[in-house]
Amino acid sequence: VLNNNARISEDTRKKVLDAVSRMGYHPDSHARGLAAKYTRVISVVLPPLSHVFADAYFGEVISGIYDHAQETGHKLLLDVANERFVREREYINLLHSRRADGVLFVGSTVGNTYLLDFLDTGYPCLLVNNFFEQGALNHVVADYPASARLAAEHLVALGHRKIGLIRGELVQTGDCFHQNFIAQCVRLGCALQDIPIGVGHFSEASGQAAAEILLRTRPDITAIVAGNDRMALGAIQAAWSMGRRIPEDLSIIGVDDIPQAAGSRPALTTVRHDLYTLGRVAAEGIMTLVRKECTAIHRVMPVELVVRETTGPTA
Amino acid sequence: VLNNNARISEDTRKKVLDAVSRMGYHPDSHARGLAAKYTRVISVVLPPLSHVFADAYFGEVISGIYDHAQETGHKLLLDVANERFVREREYINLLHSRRADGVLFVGSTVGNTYLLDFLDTGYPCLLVNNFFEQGALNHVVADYPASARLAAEHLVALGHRKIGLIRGELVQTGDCFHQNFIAQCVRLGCALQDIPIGVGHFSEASGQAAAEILLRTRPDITAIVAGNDRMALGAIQAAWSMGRRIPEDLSIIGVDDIPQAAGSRPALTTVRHDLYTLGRVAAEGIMTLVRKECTAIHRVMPVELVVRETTGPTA
DNA sequence: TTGTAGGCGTTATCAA
DNA sequence: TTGATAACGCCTACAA
Repeated sequence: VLNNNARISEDTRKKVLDAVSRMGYHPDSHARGLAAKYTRVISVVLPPLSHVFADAYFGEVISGIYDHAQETGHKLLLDVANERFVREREYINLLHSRRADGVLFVGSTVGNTYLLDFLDTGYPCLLVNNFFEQGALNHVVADYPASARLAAEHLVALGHRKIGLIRGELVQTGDCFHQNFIAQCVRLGCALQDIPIGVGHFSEASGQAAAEILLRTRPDITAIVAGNDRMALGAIQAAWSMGRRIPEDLSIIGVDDIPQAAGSRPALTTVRHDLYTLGRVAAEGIMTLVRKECTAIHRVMPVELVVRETTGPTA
Repeated sequence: VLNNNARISEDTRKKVLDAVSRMGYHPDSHARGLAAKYTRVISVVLPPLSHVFADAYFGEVISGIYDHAQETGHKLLLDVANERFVREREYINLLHSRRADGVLFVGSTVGNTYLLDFLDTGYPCLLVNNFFEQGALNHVVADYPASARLAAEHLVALGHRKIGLIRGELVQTGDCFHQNFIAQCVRLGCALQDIPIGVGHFSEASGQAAAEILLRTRPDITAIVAGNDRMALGAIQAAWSMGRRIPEDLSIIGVDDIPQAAGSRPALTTVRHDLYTLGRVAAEGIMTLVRKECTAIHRVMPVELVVRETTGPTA
């Protein structure tokens, strides 16, 4: 009755349903899991950053994943890829022990070689905004080459020729944006040495520090591109504290549009990677992998530029 | 051997361990769960807000919960208390079907009467910053009466006598802060009608809207207290757009200290509810409840005032 | 349309 | 110190 088998008479069905609600019966998830093929659980793995759940970037992705999972009757299990997780091969044990049907690896970190373990096994796993070795593994990513191009074209069109880039450290997405951004700037006529690079680790403080160095060593730059919204906010602080007005003296734009960046003062022009949708698509993808409806997912999500307060360089 | 039973000879232990690694054996979590008493899974339930995982408030709490759970070998299952969750009594099914050993309800919403279901059952559940019916259920909360007192004393000591409060809507924590704040202001010599109230729903936009109304109808107020950091940021926008300088013309302070508020410009004086620690303590609490080592948890976490840029009213 | 038996991979118990 | 066996509660298949 409970599994909606069609061969049950309406009469017994009623009786069973009645008894169920009367006695408060609920199927035991483990007994069910033991006998069934799937567990209807997806594991979400985040990088080992301190207070990573408080990061709006990951939060947006998780919200997207959650909403899709919920709509299709799946639960989410949380994990962080810390040292123990890697050492004990938790990422594979999760699937082997059938705690989860599939794993989503959100966010990229350079050197995640353990992911190679998934190449042999047929375990369902999907990387979310996580490039790995030229796409050897299934992934869903925002279009970083496109965002780099949009950012470069926007700034160059405004007249900027000397642009600082504050990129995030040790992540492939950062590498990808970095390389593409430089290439685009050069293509659009900037000199390579006029695109100085700073490195932060995605926090406001690191963005501020990187921007201070950038503005001190290259006071001639007229714009800064920051690899995420928080580093952009840090760059704003740095610029203010060094007496540069924004956006009149210095334009700052951010990558990964998040409400925070929109609400900042000045309102940041940003490349919008719709992280919520990215999460939804990833959740959908891992489920098709689980069901073996497809075997390869290499999907690139579109990107748009949201222009708020940016101006050209001071004459 | 695998369960570290002491009565095993060193010899067989080695042999078994060897075979295990050779054949890649992993215990099936469902079979184990079926036979064992506990599942070592804790469910975390968040309120049904849009993109709730992207909210730093909940993120901080989850980070604390996660870190403690991880240290004690527990997994976290995510849930959102949406309409279906309540209608189908998922909150109780989770435990009944033994998907989780215990549930943490994070964040408060007025009218969560379904939580009453936990009064009868002996199911382990713990409310986190979630007051319910005068503490009928186990809970761990930040000390909102204390934070209201700290905020009032700080502002009154600076000379403020007319203070706007922008509180969050429909949450008991907001009620609690609201009532205590008013009482404290009156105790410290303010007139009741000089503490006008605005209501937001925790977003920057709603804080901005509430602050605009407040500043238009009561231009005589010299300070604003906002129920969270984002509404405080909104209030800053509103004040700026209406030509008030901060903190010279108008002091703004926030509740629930989060890096974002610290990094804002001007840097907000805030009441620091250490949400990460709150999460850790909650995780610890639910586990003692699960193990039946205690039956009642009514814990109040200390609070501190972090003074950044606030000044007294303009003479 | 309904009842019954066997198996899923553990843990716990009892006998050897 | 070890090996054998009965639950655990569900699903599937087959028999009634």
